[in-house]
Amino acid sequence: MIIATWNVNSIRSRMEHLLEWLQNFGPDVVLLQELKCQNEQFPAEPIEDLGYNIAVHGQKSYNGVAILSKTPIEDVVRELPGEGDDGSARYIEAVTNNVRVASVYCPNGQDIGTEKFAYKMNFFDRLKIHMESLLTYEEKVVIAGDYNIAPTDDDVYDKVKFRNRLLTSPEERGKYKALINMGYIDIVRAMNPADKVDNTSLFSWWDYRQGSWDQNKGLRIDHLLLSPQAADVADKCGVDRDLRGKQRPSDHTPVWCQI
DNA sequence: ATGGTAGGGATCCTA
Repeated sequence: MIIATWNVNSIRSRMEHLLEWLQNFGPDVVLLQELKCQNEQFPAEPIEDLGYNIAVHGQKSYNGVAILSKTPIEDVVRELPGEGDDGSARYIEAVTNNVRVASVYCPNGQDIGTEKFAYKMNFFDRLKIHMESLLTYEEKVVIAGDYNIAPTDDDVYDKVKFRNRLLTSPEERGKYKALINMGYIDIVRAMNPADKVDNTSLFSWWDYRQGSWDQNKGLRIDHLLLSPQAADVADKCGVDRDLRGKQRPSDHTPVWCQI
């Protein structure tokens, strides 16, 4: 089965691209972020017509995450347990086809040192606690989404420019590394060692501004983190750059793996 | 240091 993650930057603005991609690529599970709509505004019908079940955690204007799956979606969880709901729809988890999957939209953080940056750090602490608990079940788990962190200098187009900036600071990278050190596998990087691939081919996000896409000035900030049990049976992965080159694209492109 | 582009939805906020 193929599990893909994609930050669509507004589901309603991206329907044409999404439907075309579902039809042509046909991933079994799709983890979406930045829906920017409420549950009742989610355009479910055309997606269901392509054979997908849907679980949505929407929010007006901001955030919003969803799970699409060709197999039934069970045991849906719509927030990170423990801390209570702060109103941000950034997490949805469920079991489908014997795999526990989650779509996560980690906070951007605005600027280092701001209140929003502190919120981002706290979100990662909460995420870590939850992901740690999931490991104890020894299941196939795939937690994927927009982590808003470029894990290393290999994941940015200019490591000098991005020294200690938002998305690349040591504090942010430490939070990401903590997830990896617990035992989760960044499957795209694991299958594409930095010294053996063209790292720019793994970028998942390009700023809308200053012609970033045309100059391939991108970052790798969308990740699929797999439990050992999932990574053991993973055999393929990829980045669908094509969608970033379309008319009126999302600023992110889909990333996927096959298990 | 600033501002550049996009989306939502309200005349600004978030990214």
